[in-house]
Amino acid sequence: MSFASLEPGAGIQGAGRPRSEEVHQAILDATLALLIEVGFSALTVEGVANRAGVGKATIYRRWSSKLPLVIEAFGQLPGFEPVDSGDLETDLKQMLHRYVDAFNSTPLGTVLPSLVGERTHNPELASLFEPVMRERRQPLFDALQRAVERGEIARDLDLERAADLIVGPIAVALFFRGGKINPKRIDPVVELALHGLRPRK
Amino acid sequence: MSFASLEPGAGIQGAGRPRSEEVHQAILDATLALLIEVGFSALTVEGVANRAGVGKATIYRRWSSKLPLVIEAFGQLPGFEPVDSGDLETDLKQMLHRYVDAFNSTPLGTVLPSLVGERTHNPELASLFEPVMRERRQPLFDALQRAVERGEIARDLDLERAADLIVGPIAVALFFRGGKINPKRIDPVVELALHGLRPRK
Amino acid sequence: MSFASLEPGAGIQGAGRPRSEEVHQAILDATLALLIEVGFSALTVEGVANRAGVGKATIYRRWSSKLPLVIEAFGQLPGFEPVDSGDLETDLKQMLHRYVDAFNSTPLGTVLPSLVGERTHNPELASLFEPVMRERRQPLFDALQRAVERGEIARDLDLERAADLIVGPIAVALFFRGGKINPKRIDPVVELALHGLRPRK
Amino acid sequence: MSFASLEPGAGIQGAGRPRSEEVHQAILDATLALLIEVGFSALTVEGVANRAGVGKATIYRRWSSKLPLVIEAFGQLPGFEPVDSGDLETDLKQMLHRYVDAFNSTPLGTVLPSLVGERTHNPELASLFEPVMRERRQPLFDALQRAVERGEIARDLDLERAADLIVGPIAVALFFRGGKINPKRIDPVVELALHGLRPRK
DNA sequence: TCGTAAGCGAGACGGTACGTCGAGTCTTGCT
DNA sequence: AGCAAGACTCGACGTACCGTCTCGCTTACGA
Repeated sequence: MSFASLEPGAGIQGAGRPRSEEVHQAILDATLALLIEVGFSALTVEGVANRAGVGKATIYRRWSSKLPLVIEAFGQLPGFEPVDSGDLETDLKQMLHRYVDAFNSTPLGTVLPSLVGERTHNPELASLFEPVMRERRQPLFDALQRAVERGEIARDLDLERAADLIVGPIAVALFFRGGKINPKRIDPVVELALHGLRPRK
Repeated sequence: MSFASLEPGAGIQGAGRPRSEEVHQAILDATLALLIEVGFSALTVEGVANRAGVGKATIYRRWSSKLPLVIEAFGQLPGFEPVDSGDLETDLKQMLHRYVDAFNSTPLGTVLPSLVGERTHNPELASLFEPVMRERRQPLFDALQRAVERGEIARDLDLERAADLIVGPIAVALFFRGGKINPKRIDPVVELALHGLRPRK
Repeated sequence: MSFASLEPGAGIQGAGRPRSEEVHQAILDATLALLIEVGFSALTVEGVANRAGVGKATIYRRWSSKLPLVIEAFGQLPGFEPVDSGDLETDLKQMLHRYVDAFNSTPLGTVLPSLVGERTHNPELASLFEPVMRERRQPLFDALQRAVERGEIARDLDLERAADLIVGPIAVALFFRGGKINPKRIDPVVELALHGLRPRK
Repeated sequence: MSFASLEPGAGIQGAGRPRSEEVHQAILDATLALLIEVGFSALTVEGVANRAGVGKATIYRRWSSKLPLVIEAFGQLPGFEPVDSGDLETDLKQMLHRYVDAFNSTPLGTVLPSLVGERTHNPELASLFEPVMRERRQPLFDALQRAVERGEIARDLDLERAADLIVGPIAVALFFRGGKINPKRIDPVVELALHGLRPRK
């Protein structure tokens, strides 16, 4: 896995002492802990090294800078978890509830905007980040795909756009407002997305 | 204007040399230029001072740190511009088109995610940022309010939620994908938001 | 003086805050103190900065590396002090006694070999070091010159060689033996240099 | 030989693979080569290991640190070679000529000051270094001893002091001046040491 | 009109973190 | 055991900015 590591050929055991897996995990744990405590921009590699009881060189041997490090630490946090109840509205509501719970109980809501903010000016980060984000959204696409097959939503719908419509309000709340998301607002958001703003005849 | 300045009472001219307005603007210009070139996290006050041909103290005399400085520079960029055609769908499409044009032709799309990313861990930034963001969204609310009055959309609708639904896809595209937004995708997004995902009977 | 400083034009007061003379001296003092305590090779710029209560940048602003810094600190230690009694043997014995006292009571005997050892591989150091050493030996030459004029020693003598003969044993003791020099050995050394090894008829 | 090695009892062959003699020599060769190229203070054990194609542990298994390693490498360089012509002046001139040739054609002149400079602050180095230096000077003492027995020089002369007088000018040239020694200056130096500075009657 | 208080560019100041390098130790698999 | 390779902790390197602080000017006001 370790998508952000600098290992030339993962799994191939070359000469010399192999990299310690405990150390790897200790660094990621320390990174997450510090992200929660001080946030991304106040996070220092030196601080991570101290917290993990590790030399700075050991961190730089694995990650070229604090960004890929934080991304890999971030990758340990939960994304969308698949739900398949046979009904789109139920699927969406349950998935969003779980996701929002994760946002409110982990540093996810804190870390994600930081990474997103850097992405614009850091092509390296962007290319590391993209597959992670895609993987996280996949269960949402799957649920929409199943709904198309069941005839619940229009056949010719662009699923990308549809997914944007559903997670959009969460993104807005996350990025433009407090960060914390009120779970009570999820159901109306899903209903709105499914039914549209116009009054039903 | 200069909401973030340290001036005790603007307009009250005490003894001594008054602050130069050219210098003030030169600093903001340099800040915007550097935000475009290197992004928020690589922006240094030292760099701004050099670019503006100004001493560092002159900057700190006006802004307590680089954050309020950047926010004020950001405040010079355009937000939503009011459109009132008498029809919600037209209003929304025109406003979004103009806004997206601004995103694609100014550093807005570059600067906004950077600021948003810092906001989470910086309460000072958050409180400075919030009124700026609110002001920017206001024309969108106004358009929705007029639509409610015209009976175009449901009376009992939470307008905050409705606005989120409309700008949500833009936010997703901005933060989770490339940054650049394809203007062709605006109309479908508005239509989707107004009609919902479900197939019309 | 400050022969090793990086100042472009000494004495010319350019723009900006001038460099603090107290800081300059505090750094030199700390350097000398640490040279005595830990020696040259264990001396770190970081340690000097801490001891002097100064930032590292303040040191590097004045000296390009620890070598010129140490040389300037070393320059504050005493060299030969002129003695003119009218008799060469008396002059030499008194000057050497004072010099050896300085060696045994200051870090001179500790610092000098360190600098000399680096000199070989560091042309920059060599060129900084040479005038300092020349200045230190000058009183010795002067005494020999006066002795030539008084007819005490041969007219055609190469004074460089003569000076080498006199300080040579000190150098040997310093570099090849313990570093500390026994003052009792000075008088015989001077007599030997003046009279030679061969038995007088 | 290898006076500085950590071997408990040389020649006693314990269990396991014996230490490779080629490796030992390759390390010493690499050390000398690097001493010449970059000097003592820029010499790194890592560099020696790379140059010798050897693991760092292999070096530390034999030498406790880079100091004894460098001293043993230094020990491979030539010292005074005995000359016995029956005449002191001839002996001294020939021995000094050969020694100075060695200085000018081997890294001796480069390495010796480096080691001497470290010696002051490194007691371990000092105790390793002392017997090596003593051994090198021995032929000089022997020549002086023979001259005493032949009545060429005074019976009550302190030979240590006499030796210092002879090699002193070389030490001065080596440590205080360029490092390179002009062979033409040797004969006058010897004559000066033997006859003294005072004009002969 | 002239002093004086503040603004100004410049850049030194004490700090903190950067990313690199080497020291000396430890851990692999191979010989 | 020895050995090459290379990861490990630790600590210093020299650099870059931070936000603060003098400097010697300049600029407009108010006495």
